[in-house]
Amino acid sequence: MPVPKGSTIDPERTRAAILEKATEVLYERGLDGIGVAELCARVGASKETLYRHFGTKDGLVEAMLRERSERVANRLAEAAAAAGDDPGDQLAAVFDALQRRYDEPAFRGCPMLNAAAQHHVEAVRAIAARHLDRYLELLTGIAALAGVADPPALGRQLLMLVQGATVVAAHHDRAGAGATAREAALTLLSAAARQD
Amino acid sequence: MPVPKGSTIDPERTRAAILEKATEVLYERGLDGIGVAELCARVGASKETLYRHFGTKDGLVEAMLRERSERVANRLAEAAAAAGDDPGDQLAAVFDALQRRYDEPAFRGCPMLNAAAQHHVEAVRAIAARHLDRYLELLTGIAALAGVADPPALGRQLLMLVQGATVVAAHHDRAGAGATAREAALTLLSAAARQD
DNA sequence: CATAGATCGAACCGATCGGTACGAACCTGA
DNA sequence: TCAGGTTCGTACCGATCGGTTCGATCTATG
Repeated sequence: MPVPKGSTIDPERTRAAILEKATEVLYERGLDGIGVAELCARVGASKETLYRHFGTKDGLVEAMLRERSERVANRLAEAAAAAGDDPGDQLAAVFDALQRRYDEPAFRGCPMLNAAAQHHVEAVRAIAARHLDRYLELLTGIAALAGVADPPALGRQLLMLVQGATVVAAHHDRAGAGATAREAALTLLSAAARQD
Repeated sequence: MPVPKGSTIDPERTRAAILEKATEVLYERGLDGIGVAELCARVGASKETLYRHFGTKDGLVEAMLRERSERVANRLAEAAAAAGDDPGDQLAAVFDALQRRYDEPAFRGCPMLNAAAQHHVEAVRAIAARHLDRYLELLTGIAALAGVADPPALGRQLLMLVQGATVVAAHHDRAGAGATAREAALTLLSAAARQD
């Protein structure tokens, strides 16, 4: 067995641990707000270890954004699925799940979009675009489930509500942002359903 | 006359010129994406001049964000006012004005929110919050003009659509983002008006 | 023409940046 | 016990960072 699983020295485990801790720290401080030296100290790894696993600081950033995008999108999709078959209930569940994220004290907006807003590296911007794709797919699916005339159009409107709620929660007032967006989303859903 | 107006050497004019050029460059490259030395070269001013007018790089950043927030918000308010007395027309004009911004090749999202997303300085975050306040005030005013039951509630929903449209235009697909958001906004407006 | 202020260009500062190198300590599988 | 890989801690590298200083140059005013 080339890779000792569960042992003290396990590259995969080390990599995952770095990724997890770096996710917190980079989100809290901003991608350019902390240097590699301090980052290593906070993560509990040496520079050599970090650079062997991720190559460059950008490599670490991209790896953590990819993993985070997947986790966040999956959590949202699961919340929708757990709400049952009614599209209105699914939509409400999505915005309630979002509000739970807004309520976390460390919430500072979407990590992927924050990164794309500052980091002009193409790979980072692609991760953010892909992240919005995942959201759009989920919301368009709910629109289709509701049987509206133009599911992609409603999905895109709902995507804007999701992103707008996140922006407002991050930079203006987080209290009730999810509820406000949820009401708007349900209004758009019933208006689209009424036109069939 | 202590200040030579219109002359070659005019501190106020120098300051304004630095601010205008720095606005472009900092938006294009990102606040941390360019150093003061290169920034001065692009701006066409010496370091000493820049530091005398703005004290620090952060000082320059804050000054240009304040000025830009005011200009953008005023442009939007003027677009709404020029659309006449009908709240629906005003709302449509707002989103059409937004789409015009999205169509600019250099468009990269809201400068104030981008700055707040990366720069953890409290002053920058305050400028972004104030910027959202201006938007909210405009949109709540339109909602009140429409005579809906709860103008602040509708205003907040519309604010989310504005911000969501900007995010989607910047990071996903700018074509038609304004139109999509405009349709959603008009739907929310008529739904709120119908409940009176 | 002389003075005062504005600007320039370049040198310079200490600090920090991302990234590399290396010896020592440490597992783990053979 | 030995060999190979992983990790650590630290020293180190050149480059760049934000910011300061200073002499030279220019302009407007008196």
